[in-house]
Amino acid sequence: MADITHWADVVADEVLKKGKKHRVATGITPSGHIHIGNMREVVTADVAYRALLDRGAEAEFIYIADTYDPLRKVYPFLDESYARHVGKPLSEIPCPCGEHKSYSEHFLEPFLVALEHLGIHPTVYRADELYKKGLYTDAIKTALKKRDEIAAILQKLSGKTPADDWSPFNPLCNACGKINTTRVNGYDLDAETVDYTCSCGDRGTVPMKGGGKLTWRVDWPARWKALGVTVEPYGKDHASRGGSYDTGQAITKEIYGYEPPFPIVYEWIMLGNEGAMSSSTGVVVSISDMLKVVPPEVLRYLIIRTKPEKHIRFDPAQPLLNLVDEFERLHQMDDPGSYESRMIELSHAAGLCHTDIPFKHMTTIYQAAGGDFERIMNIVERAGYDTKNRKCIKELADNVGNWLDMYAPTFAKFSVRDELPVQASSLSDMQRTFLSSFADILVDSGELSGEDYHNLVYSANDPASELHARMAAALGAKSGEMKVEPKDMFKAIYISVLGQQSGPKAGWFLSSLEKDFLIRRFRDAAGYRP
RNA sequence: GGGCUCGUAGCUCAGUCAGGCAGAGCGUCUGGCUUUUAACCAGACGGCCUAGGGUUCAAAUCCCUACGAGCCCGCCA
Repeated sequence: MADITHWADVVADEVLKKGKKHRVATGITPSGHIHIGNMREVVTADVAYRALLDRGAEAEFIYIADTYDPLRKVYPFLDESYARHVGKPLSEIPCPCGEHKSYSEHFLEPFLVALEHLGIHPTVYRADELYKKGLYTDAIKTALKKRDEIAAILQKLSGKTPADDWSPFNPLCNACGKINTTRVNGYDLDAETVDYTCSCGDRGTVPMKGGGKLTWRVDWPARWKALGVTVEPYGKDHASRGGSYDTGQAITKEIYGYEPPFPIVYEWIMLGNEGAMSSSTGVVVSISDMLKVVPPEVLRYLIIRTKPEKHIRFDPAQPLLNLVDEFERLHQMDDPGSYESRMIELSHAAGLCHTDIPFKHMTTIYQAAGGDFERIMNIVERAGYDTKNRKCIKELADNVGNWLDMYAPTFAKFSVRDELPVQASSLSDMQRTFLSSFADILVDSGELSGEDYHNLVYSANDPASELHARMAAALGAKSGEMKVEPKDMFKAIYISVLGQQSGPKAGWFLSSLEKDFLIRRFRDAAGYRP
């Protein structure tokens, strides 16, 4: 297809038909670690926002943290002491680590930091502050007045009949601090107060300002109007018929007289083959973990390359390498106006830090250097890469190191063994002879480059070479008649250094190791007969 | 039971809105790079577009049905 329009631009075009001024909103409840799945919502919104700006729209981007939602249960990552906080708004619960202002800030703060890294800069609102400031007061009054109409909408669209004592407003109990245990008994529109009884036995009166919260199905449409939201992505959990977008759409039109925002429904992110990512099942990769491992652009790219309504299969092990590879390749293409370059634009995050070293290559450099940064720099320099941007190389090396620690499959890992690997006992006579002759030559030679090592290994099969001659002499064979398989020689090297049959490109790999070490190791291996 | 979304090469996905020759990357294979296993370059292989029906001069694309996957319908992001 010659002309592919990125989905974000399609969305922008669609949205622009409705007007030039837009406010893109997104909201996540900080009830637990905010993971890659949640990130899809924010990145989706950000990309739509950027596309709107690029098309000349007057656009804003806001993020509402639902800090006023009650804690639903004691999550697996919480200790039992949190049982008494179940039902209280997240903003009113103590922080699990004691270092943040509240429970919600504990989870929100790292998320906001991650947003910065991802180049996402929304205006951040906290729901508890909005309620306490009175932003929702009008909406609360309307909702209380039109309680029956709202109940009828919910009944009609979702098929569920709200209980007789149902109210769109959930008061916050003065005594126990819970928000989901109270019942509304009455209200005073002039005084802006609501009367309640609580299952804890308390009864009293709370202000509409900060004394409670609209139930979710009403809170959402009320927020659209109060904040002027015109575009909002949301997970498919809200998207089914009778779901909260459906009822919200009706409530905002019929109760609040406001047009619902343009919907962008997005699918879940599946983790490897463990299923959908979700905090409650514990199938979670947190954003900060991911940022330890890959640059933010790659994370954005992961989300941007797939249309929102398709699910994304995400696997932080081997497939992550392919993703990075693909991104790096894309990055090198320079074809302005193409679909590919549009994706690069949309992947753009905060302060670009670029090196020309591929992630994949760094995984071998890193391991050859045993993770030591000075040695990494030496290898990088010898390999001919640009070493001016030391900080970026350090970032890349850190990412790679974390990836190797956290996610790398075993076949991608190797380590230079401190002791001669026992596998050396399986070496053939030919291989042993090769290793010892190879070591002898190393003793007499100066510094060898990667290519020198490479050629030296192959020279074993060249009758005119010194290596070949030495091997023939040692084996008592005639020079021209000895047949040497380079493949087996490579194996001998890998076995004696790594204890495995294969490894990274032999030439530069050997050149990244100390020559004295190689001589010693090859001689040990050649003579190893347990 | 009702609903939403998805199903395209071995894998990950574009292309479906607006019908017009079936696409990309990865993997695999072959060749090249002075002889490389996990660098690089070139090429090839690879498809009943989940299945069946319908509309059309023409369908991966639109309509209906079935199957498969995931999720929602419990006021629970």
